[in-house]
Order: sequence, then structure tokens, then C-alpha cells
Amino acid sequence: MAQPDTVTRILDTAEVLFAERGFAETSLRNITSKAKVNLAAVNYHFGSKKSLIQAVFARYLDPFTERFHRALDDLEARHARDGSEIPLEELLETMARTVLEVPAERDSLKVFMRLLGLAYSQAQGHLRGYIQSQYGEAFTRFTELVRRATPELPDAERFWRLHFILGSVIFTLSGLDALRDIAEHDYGERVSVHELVQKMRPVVVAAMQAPLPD
Amino acid sequence: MAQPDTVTRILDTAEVLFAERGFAETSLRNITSKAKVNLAAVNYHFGSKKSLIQAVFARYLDPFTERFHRALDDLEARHARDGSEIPLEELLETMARTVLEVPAERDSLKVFMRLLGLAYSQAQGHLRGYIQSQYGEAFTRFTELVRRATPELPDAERFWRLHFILGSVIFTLSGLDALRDIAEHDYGERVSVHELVQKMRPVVVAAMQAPLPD
DNA sequence: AACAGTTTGAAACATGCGTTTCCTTACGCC
DNA sequence: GGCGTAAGGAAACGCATGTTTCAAACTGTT
Repeated sequence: MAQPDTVTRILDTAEVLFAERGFAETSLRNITSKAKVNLAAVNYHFGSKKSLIQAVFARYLDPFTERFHRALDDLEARHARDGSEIPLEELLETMARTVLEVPAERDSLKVFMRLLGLAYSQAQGHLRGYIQSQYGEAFTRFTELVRRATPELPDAERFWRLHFILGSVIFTLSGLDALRDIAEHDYGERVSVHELVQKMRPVVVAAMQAPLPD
Repeated sequence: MAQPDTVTRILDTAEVLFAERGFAETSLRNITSKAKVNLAAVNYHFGSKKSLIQAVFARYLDPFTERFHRALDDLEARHARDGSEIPLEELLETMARTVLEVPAERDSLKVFMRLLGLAYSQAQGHLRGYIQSQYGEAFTRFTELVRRATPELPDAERFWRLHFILGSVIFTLSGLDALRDIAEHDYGERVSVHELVQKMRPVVVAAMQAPLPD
């Protein structure tokens, strides 16, 4: 079994350690020693630690945005034919499916979700800027479709509700393992990610369709 | 105007810097220089950086849990008299009110929320353990009351929905400033925290009352 | 006024960090 | 076969960190 090359070994190790402890708490020495790679290799191949962090994200987000755009293309084309609007459920479904598909191929959903959570909360400045510049367009496209699917909602209201939901999803899936352990201990049954997404579905729809506040 | 004493100056400064940049990214030198206090003062008064972090949390969470327990005592006593169950809305309302009350006195809701978000995501190990051991009981009490208020929900389902909501709240309120800026820029009106809580109310209720998944 | 205990201050300590340097090894090409 | 470029390895650099030390300043008590 030939080892994967240095760049891949660094990325594989780095994403796991970042997901476990965060960026600042993970040193290049942690990464390189666990990856069985020379310390200087990170700076040689990636330039700096910041660039390594961005590369870790790009490895997930590049395929994600590509698939996501393709999926939205399909969805739009299909509904353009009969002139109907894309229903909210289909949009949410597409988003969920794509989020799950990408890391599924490497069995790393947990890592991907933790990284998303970190990107949001640890917001290293440079990371937030990078993600916004590289992947903001996909999010903008999605929200515009959601707008057309929920014309009854005031714009500001829809904005906030989308972020409520985003919070639920990232929070839950990024703390997945810990929560799942508690749930298993307290209620005896271990849920799969698939089941969890199933549980979220009606909640998310209900959240979007909740009555307006007085 | 006499300066507050050293311990208070350290805590006041530390909580702001922690909330802005996180724990690892904030050095003792950052804190002590901004607080105009000697570097050694942190180790003298708190023992270590870890203990300082815990002290920052305790200054919010101690009053919070005390008030929260008192508020739940009231609620239980009031309903014990006529034998009725406490409705879900009242429980959520009590939680929200207490969360808002404590930092309101020091005009630091933003800081408190960011800290909660960090506690969850940056989970420094020691912090999670500390918070769980010190304040887990209050959360347990609350969930038990929610259980009685929503007897139609399977236990596991309620568990997960509570965490969906917890995610929404922490995520939204901890990223409050950034989100509010975006919302203001895109939709023109700046919402107050009070208005935001008002927006969350129907969403949260709808989430708890959503139909069960197939 | 003198003393004991507490708090502050400046400096040093040891350590771990990201990064750079420089040398060796490996590989592809004329 | 030798040469040029790419990759790997060992060591060091400069710096920032949390923590400790120890003397000076302060505080309250007798």
C-alpha cells in the first residue's frame, strides 16, 4: 500500500486535527509529525499555515459549489419548462443532498461539518474573507431562489430565518458526535446522519412557514 | 473617577477581547496592557489563563443560573396551585428573559452571546467540562420541564429539537453584529435585540410543534 | 512608627510557535 | 551519464507565549 503523496497526507491530517481542536490550537508540528512528513513541507507546499487552512476548505468547498451549481441548474431547467416556481422543499432538499454528498465520498461528513462550524465561529478574519470571496456567489444564488419560493415572507424576515436554520444545521452537525453520544446514552438508540437529516426536515420547513411575529 | 480594582479591570478587558478574537488568539499581554495592569497580575489573581477564562464565564453564569432557578421556582409554584402544567411558551419565555436580563445590566449582551458561542465551538476541553459540571443541573431541570410541556413528543425527538433551537439562538446571537450589519445593508432597517427575539419566538414555537418525520 | 500581609512591578525563564536556511536526495530529460 | 529542477530532511532563527521570580510599594493593625 503506497502512501499518498505529501500534499495529500498533510491535508488529510490537517483537516482532522483542525476539526478536533481548532486552528490556533493545532500546530504545524502536530500536523507534520502525525502525517509523518517533514516540518518544512507545509511551508514548502502551501506557503504558510493560513494557506494550508484555506486549502483544507477548498478541498471541500470547490467540489461542493460545483455540484451545487449543477444541481440548481437542473432544478431551474426542469421548472423553466413548465413555468412553475421551485418549491421551498426542493431547494432545501437540494442543499442538504449536496452537503451530504461531497464528504460522503471520503467518509468525512463529521470533519466537514466541524470545519464549517469553525469557519463561522473562529472566523480567523482571513478565512471569512476567503470563503466569502470564493463561495459567496453560490449562497447568493441559493437565497435568491429561496426568495422566489417564499414570496409571502418579508425580505428581512426570510434573511433572519435562513440564518436561524443555518445555525441549527451547523451547530447540530458540527457537534454531532458529542450530541449523538448523549442521545444514545439517554434514549438508547443511535441515530444515523441520515435519520438526523430526516428529523430536521419538518423542523426546518415549519421554521420557514411559521407565522409572522405581531 | 476611581478605576475599578485590578481583578475587575482584568475581567472587563478579558471578556471583550475573548469575545472579539477567541481564547487562543488573545494573549495575557493583550489583556494586561489594554487593562493597564501588570502582566503578572493575571497569574497572581487567577492562577492561570485557564482559570481566568473560567472566571469570565462564572461572572455571567453564576448570576444567570441563580436567577433562572428562581424564575423556574416561581413558575412551578404558580402552576402547582391550580395543578396545571407549565406551557411551553412560558418556559421558553422564561429562558429568553433570563438570558437577556443578566448581561443587560452591564450592557454586554453581545459579549455574553459571543462567549456562549465560543464555549460551544472552541470547546477547550477544560471549559466544556467546567461549564457542564457547574451549570449542567440548570439545563437538566429546564429540559425536564420542557418534557412535561410537550408530552406528545418522543423523548429523542424533543432532545434533538431543543438542540436545533439552541443552535439557532447561539449561532444567531453570537454572530449578531455581523449579521445585523448585513441585514441593515441589504434591507435598510437595523433590528434591535428585542426585535430579533421577537422574530425568533414564532420560529422556535413552530420548530417544537412541527409534525414528526415519516 | 514598625511590622505583617497583600498587591504591584520589571525582568527573566522556559517553551513552543511559524518560518527560513541550507544541504542532501530523487527524478526527468538532452 | 550528467545536469537542472523539484522534493525531502535537519537545524536554526526570531519571536511571542504563559509562567515564575523577587524586590518594591502599599495597606491596615498594633
